[in-house]
Amino acid sequence: MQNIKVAVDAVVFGYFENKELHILLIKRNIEPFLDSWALPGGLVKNEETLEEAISRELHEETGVKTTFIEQLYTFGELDRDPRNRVISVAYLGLVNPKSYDLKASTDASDAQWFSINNLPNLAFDHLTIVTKALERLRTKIQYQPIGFNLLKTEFAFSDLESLYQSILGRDVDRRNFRKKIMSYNLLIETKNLRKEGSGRPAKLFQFNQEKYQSLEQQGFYFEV
Amino acid sequence: MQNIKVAVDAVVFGYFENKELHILLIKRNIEPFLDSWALPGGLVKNEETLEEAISRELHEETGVKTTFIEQLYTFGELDRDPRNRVISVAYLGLVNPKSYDLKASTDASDAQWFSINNLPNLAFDHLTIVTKALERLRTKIQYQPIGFNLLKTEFAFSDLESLYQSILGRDVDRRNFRKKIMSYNLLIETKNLRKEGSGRPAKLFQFNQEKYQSLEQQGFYFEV
DNA sequence: GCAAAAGTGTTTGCCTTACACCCATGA
DNA sequence: TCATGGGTGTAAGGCAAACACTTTTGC
Repeated sequence: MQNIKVAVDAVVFGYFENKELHILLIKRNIEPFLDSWALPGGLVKNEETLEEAISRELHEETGVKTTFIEQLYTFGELDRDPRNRVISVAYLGLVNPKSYDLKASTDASDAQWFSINNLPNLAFDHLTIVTKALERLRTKIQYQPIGFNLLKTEFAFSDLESLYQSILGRDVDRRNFRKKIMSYNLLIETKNLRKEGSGRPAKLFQFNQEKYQSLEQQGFYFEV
Repeated sequence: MQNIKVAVDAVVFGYFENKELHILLIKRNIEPFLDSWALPGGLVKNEETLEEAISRELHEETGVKTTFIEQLYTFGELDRDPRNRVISVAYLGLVNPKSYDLKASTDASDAQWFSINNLPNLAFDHLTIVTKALERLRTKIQYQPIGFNLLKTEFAFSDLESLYQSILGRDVDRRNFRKKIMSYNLLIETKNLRKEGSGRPAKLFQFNQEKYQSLEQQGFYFEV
């Protein structure tokens, strides 16, 4: 008789402007790995799909709802959880972290953003999952315009540029990058300027999601 | 109490030279979908990993062992199986079909190759899975040299060329394609010629897997 | 007027694409 | 010698990469 539990876990990335890429972790308040940091997630209920499960768990444990979420990989090794055989369907999510105040709930004693360059020890095989998620994100932002989910609705071009630099971990030529992105005509120029900080104020843009979706269906490929 | 079963299913592609791309299906000999064609697969045992499960099921049901297998996607909708909630971790496999005689075993009354252009009705949501596998294969052969798994160890250049044409569904310029592939220095020229059929005999090549793996680790990217 | 960040064009070279003829073999 | 598939080079254009100065604002 099969005795395997099915869980979902989410690697949710958040980007703080001009800072590093972060991921969302919760502090466990039950054994095993009591007080360790772990990915938000939990067992799937009998009457919900995997997508419903991950959205529910994420919201319950952290208060966050992602603007982008996709299935990443399913981890099914034998010894993932000391209690039971548990396979975990992992998801990759993106969100602008300033849109939410983190709230920890009953399932977790705390929820917090951690820089990917400074992660605590993680429970279970969650470091493996995070590594795979990062790899996927690095690959994917180069051929799908998903990075906008990490920014506010209105953003300056330099935000996009430093976002790409953070994720790819290398410099991007400002002029070439702008030329490339602009050539797709997927940004809507707003009338707003950002005047914070010093220097010349930056024009603010919005990503035209509808236009992208219609172009995509016609076989258009985004590429950085 | 969670009551969800975990299954694995494989979409195994095979290529018959100068013909179309095929997938491996089994004929079900139990309800539901008795006598329908379906993907090889079945429930995961408590003490085996997902990879072990898919290899075992595939071998039991068809006699085939793939030279390439990777996880594709996990399907977790509520109504996939009329008996129970079953989530299925799908795998994508590649094999040279001439390496095996298909044998049907106790779990299946028949196993057979079907052209992807002429599939029978499939059980469960297996058509969805096949569609996703095809999409992945089309994308992936363009940036990873996995197509060689569909050919014999020694193959003519024209085999590779028509393989790519079959999978991508479009013409490929013979000269440019050869130039590109050759530029990677990943083929070993054998001393053998293929004399079957008419016309000038073709030189036979082998793919240099070891060299590819070492290049890959150094950050090399294959691309067609 | 100076510090700080935003905004902007041009040139160069490489890589992709398009394209057609000769070669080796068997019948 | 003809039919069949195998094997090969070159030219043109488009695209990516490299590169530095001007503009706008706050102080």
